[in-house]
Amino acid sequence: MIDLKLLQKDFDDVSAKLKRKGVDVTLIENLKNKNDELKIAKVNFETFQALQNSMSKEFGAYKREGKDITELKVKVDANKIKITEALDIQRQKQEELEIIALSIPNIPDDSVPDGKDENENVELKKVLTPPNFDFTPKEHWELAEQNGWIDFERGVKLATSRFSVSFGMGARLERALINFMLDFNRARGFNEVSVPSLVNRGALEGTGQLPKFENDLYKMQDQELFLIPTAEVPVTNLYQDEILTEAELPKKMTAYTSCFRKEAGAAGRDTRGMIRQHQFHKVELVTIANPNESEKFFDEMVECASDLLTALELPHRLVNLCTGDLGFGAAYTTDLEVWLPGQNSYREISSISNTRDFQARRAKIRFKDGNKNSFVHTLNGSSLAVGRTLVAIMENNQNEDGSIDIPEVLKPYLGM
RNA sequence: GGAAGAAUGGCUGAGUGGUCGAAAGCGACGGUCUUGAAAACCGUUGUAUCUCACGAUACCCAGGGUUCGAAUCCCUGUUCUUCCUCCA
Repeated sequence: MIDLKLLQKDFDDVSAKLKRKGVDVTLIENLKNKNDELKIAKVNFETFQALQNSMSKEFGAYKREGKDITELKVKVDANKIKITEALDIQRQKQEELEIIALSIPNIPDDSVPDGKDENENVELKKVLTPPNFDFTPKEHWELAEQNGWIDFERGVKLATSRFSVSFGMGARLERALINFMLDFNRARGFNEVSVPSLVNRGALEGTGQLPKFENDLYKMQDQELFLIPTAEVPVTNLYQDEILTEAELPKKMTAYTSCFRKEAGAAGRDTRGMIRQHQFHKVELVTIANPNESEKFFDEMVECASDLLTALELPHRLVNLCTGDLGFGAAYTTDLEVWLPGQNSYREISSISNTRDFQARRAKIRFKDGNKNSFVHTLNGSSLAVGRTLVAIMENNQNEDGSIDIPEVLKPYLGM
């Protein structure tokens, strides 16, 4: 949630920045007006309530002294009606405010380039050189089927399209990757956590998936629970509604989970293969930081993910997301894109974001900042998406006969 | 799934209708004392919003209700504990 006080104080600046992200200015004006109206409604209610409280005290005194209370009772009853009315108005304003406030995205950082979609993201640097093949490299689904690693049809049989099944070395590689990543992250100070795959509405509101993106989520039928679209949701919300001590920061965490997404808006995109699945494995990094250190930890997380790709010998590049591609909660994001020879292009394999206090404000994650309480900064990023990493290994390490070389760092995890 | 009980501040735990944002203890922080520390003693110590400030309002699991007045009474829900049942 954006800072309403900041909006109040620097309306022009805030609305100009949000406009860059495509937010309708009238919506922001609306928010500001609602906030003003809410304040007035609150003061109004509190005035009546204060009167009620003092009259109630008087009432008690009258009774004790045996005075006649009929006249006072008339006044009290009249005031009560006003309280009810004032409270109704206040609640209504509050509700209206929240609907708008929760649907407004984070303010993009000044460093975020303007742009309407992913094509206008800015490349920051390339790491490792894409391999040269003296044959035409195959796409991963061909390789996966040829090696018997992944069965796309049986996934569909069990569930629906965009589900797949891994067999043998395919399944073992997934597991090896997960373990490798978690160990790698742990060596860099990220504490491993294992979290629920189902979360409630409050958690999803905290990190910003709700109320706006309910269509992308799988929801339980008989309970208000949702399958997590990313481990970011349970891990960040671990500290929801808490006031941490300064010494507890940073909280650096890593978690492996399955992720579930409806991919509602992606019909027709990446229909073949395992680039875009309804269920996929991911190892996630989350840092909860003191605001004055969040930039530093952001860089650290980007480096961690990039080094992981380097360790796996996978060519990749870093891109700075433009306003049009920037996620709802992010102030700025760096994507890591891995080279896929089969597609002859770089594809997203990790996305690292600093949400600053946007999620902290929603999830009420604070820390003792001297003698006051301040919101923390939350950062999240994929260590790597496991499925896409497997795809990248297949395509980059393929031989002409379709066999695939296993990256050295994974061999110990495969008993090789 | 069945039965009973519980939910209060960082923690433990008092509080059955008014002066309770809430006793007490512990912890934490500051101070006195000390060469330093411990002990002892004194003080401070929940959150949010409005206000320049004084102060005001709200919050004792959540939501309703009764009442002039609710931490306290009533209803609903949630969670937890114990016992039984079941079970990876």
